[in-house]
Amino acid sequence: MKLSTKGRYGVSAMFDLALHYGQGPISLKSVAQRQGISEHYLEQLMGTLRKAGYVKSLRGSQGGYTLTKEPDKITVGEIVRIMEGPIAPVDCLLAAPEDNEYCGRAGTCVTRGVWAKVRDSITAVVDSITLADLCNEDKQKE
Amino acid sequence: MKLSTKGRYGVSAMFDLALHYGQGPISLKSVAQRQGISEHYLEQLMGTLRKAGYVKSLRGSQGGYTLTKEPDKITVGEIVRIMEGPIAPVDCLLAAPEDNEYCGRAGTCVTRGVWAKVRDSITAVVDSITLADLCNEDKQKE
DNA sequence: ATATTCCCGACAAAAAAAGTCAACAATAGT
DNA sequence: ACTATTGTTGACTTTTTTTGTCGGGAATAT
Repeated sequence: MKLSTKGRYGVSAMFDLALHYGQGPISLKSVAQRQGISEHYLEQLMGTLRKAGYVKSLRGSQGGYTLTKEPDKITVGEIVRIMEGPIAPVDCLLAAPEDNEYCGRAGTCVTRGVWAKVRDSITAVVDSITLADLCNEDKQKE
Repeated sequence: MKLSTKGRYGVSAMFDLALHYGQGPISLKSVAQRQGISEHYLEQLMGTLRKAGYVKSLRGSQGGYTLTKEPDKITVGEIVRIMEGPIAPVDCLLAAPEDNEYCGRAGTCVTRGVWAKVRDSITAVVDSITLADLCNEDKQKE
C-alpha cells in the first residue's frame, strides 16, 4: 500500500507551485531544490502534469512552470490520479464485476468488496483536500 | 496505491480457511485451487502467516492449515500488516516527526499530513472488517 | 511402509520504479 | 544577433520489488 514517488513528488511539486502562485513562472530547478527531488527526474513528472493540462510552462530565461488553475480548484486526488493512474488497491476493481476475464470468481467475490471500501475511503480523503488547503496549513505552521 | 499479491492472496487464503473453520486442517492445495493461487507461492505466504501465529499447520496425510483464532477475532487489517508490513502510503510516516534523518523538511512538512489522513482512513476500514464478516457476506450471496 | 502434506532456503524471471543523459528548442536580456 | 537560461523529448540504465520456481527434507495418517 505504498504511493510511488511519482505521486508523492507530484503532489509536493504542485504544492510548491501553489505556494508561489501568482509570482510568475517557477523554475524546475528551484522546485527540485526546495522539495529535494532530482531535477532530471522531476522533469519527467512535470511533463506528465503539463500534458494533463495542470501546469503550463514557459521556456527560456526566467521561465518555469505555473498552475493553470487556482490552488483551490486542484485536489490532491486529481494529482495522484494523473501521476499514478486510477486509485484502486487491487486491479480487479478496474474491471466491471460482470467481466469474467479478470477474475473468474468475479461477482461473488467477497474480498473484492473489502478493497472497494478501502478505495472509497482513500478517494474520500484525497478528493477533499485542495492545494489551497495545504497552503493554509503551511501558513499556520510558521 | 496498489496492494501486492501478498496482501491480496493472504486475505483470500485466510478467508478460505475461515469458511472451513471447524472442519479440521485444510490443505494448501485445496486453498490454492479454490482461490486461484500458485501452490508453491502460497506456501511462502502461509509460512509468513504461521510464523506470525495466525495459522497452525499439521503435516502429513490429511494435514493442512487451521486458523489459530476464531474468524471474528481476526481482522483484514491484521492480515495485511503481516503480509505487507505497516500500512503507510509513504515511508516518512514510519519515522517520528522529530527524526530528521528521514525527511529534512520533517515536522513542518504539510504533505505528510495528507498521507497520514489517507493512512488513517485505510486502517479504519481494514481494522473494522473481520473474517467472520466476510463469511457472513458470502452466505448471503448464495 | 507409503502416500501425503507441510517446511525451508536458495534461486530466478519479470515487472515496476527511479533516475540519468544528451541533444534540441524557445525565450529574455544585452 | 548572441548568450545564458530554461523547458522538451525520448531513449537508456540502474535498482528494487514482486512474483514466483525448485528441490530436497521432515512429519504424519493410514
